[in-house]
Amino acid sequence: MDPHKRPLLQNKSRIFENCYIYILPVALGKKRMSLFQTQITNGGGICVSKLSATKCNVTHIVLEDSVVKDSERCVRLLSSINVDTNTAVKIVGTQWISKCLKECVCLDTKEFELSVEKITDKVNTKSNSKPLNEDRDPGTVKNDVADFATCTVEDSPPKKLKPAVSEEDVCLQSSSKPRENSECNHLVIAELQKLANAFRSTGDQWRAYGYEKAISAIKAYGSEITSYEEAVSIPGVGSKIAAKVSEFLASGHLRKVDEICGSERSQVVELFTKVWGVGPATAQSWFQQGFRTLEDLKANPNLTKQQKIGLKHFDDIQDRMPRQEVEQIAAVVETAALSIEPKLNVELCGSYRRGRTTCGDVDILITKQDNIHTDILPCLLQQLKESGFVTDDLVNIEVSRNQKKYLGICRLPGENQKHRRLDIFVVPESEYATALMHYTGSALFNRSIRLVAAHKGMSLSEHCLLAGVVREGKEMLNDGYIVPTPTEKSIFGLLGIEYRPPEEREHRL
DNA sequence: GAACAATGATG
DNA sequence: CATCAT
DNA sequence: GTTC
Ligand SMILES: Cc1cn([C@H]2C[C@H](O)[C@@H](COP(=O)(O)OP(=O)(O)OP(=O)(O)O)O2)c(=O)[nH]c1=O
Ligand SMILES: [Mg+2]
Repeated sequence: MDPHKRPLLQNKSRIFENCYIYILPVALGKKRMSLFQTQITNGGGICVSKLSATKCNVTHIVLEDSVVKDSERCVRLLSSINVDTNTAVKIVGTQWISKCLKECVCLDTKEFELSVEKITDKVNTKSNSKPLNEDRDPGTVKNDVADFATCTVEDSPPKKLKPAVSEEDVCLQSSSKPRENSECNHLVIAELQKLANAFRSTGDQWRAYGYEKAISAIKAYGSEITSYEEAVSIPGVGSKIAAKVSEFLASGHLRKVDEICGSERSQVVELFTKVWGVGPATAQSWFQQGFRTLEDLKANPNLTKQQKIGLKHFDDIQDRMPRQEVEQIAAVVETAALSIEPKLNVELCGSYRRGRTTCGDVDILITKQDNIHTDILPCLLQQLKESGFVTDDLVNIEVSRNQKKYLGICRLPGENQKHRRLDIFVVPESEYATALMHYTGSALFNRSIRLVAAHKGMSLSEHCLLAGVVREGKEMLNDGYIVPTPTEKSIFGLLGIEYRPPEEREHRL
């Protein structure tokens, strides 16, 4: 072959040389997608099918033109897909490809580009506070597909019960982002959640973890998923779950759900694990021993104290409570705490602090000055029990042992009040920020931020942030050293992560 | 094929 | 130690 | 389950 014979064609076919191009499969039909892909490949470029969390050598991200115009939507989509807007990635519309092909040049005109400035601009100027979607059907005792208000906080920002130790977490009015979470996404999520629950209750924790991450990613995803391609493009959603999304899109149904969740074994085991104190091991053991219903369990002689309590309050505990009730419960605890020691700082954490419209329990963080040595928890609990507020203990509360964690059950005074789960944590001032982070969650958020820490030779717990940690697999080979963390912001900073207010910690990092 | 967070309480 | 919890 |  004489290369000189075809110089034109050569040139023409190399217009995308050195281009690593990712096409966002949103608002793009399958055929148009693959058309672009072959065009790019023929042009010497490389199509990336999935953005990797770490090494993105991607040079261009192509969006459908209508998407590029809606820069607000761009922000949502790109951020949910972990695009680092600080890198030199060119974000362009599909027109760019067309024009490049037409002119046989790899042009890089700004007219196609969505500049980073534009993005951050939009983010900052945007201040929508939309009403929260509260969509909970009271009466669903079964599959606990928890409510999910797409974290828009408008009514009650995390209210400090008492100002003291810190300040950065007081004024978190910052409007968070997307609403308009889609109808269909929710339906798929409900199905996937069934599978996640089933896997967890049989002890398949890693499979369940995979599902949870994917579910969380889809919830955080900005728009309606319409294809397999779009689904796999979401980090955390792999081929298997994307196929399930696709199947659901086509049929409104997942065969896997029938297959897995349909069996008596699965249903019973799942029911049992909903009892507080019952996990996969006991649930399955009980099933094998022939137990089938909660009634059966009451006749089971091997129930632990915790499980008896869990059984007694089974229905109430399944339920989630409105924010206002959380506030009422917290007020009771705060009053009692301050009567013991007025210098205590009492603060609501958990899903309440993240702005959720309903909460599964009440998480209260009490910070005490380092010079206070009174056993706070025993005193506090004695009071709360004498007043009849706390009705059951899920952990033994003992004097002398300087206990920090209380798990129990309480009920507000008055008629028709349900029993609610109550968690109280008492920590010294020096651990305030890490404890606040921990108990604010979410659990997935904690796990992902701790993963970041680990990869930086650090370790984050509710007690402290350690640096200089050397690991060999799981084992920590040394003790590292404690890095002072006066505020939540300082923790983010030390980990090299941009600060996120509680409302934006619903999903993983 | 390995890793997937880190810790406390119970028995 | 396994189990269950946050 | 997904990611590296
Ligand atoms: C369950 C769990 C919680 N946590 C932290 C983060 C949670 O936000 C915090 C409180 O735990 P939870 O009260 O179990 O969770 P939550 O408050 O976020 O949600 P819910 O409305 O159902 O109560 O503890 C972990 O770090 N790891 C875990 O496995
Ligand atoms: Mg909670």
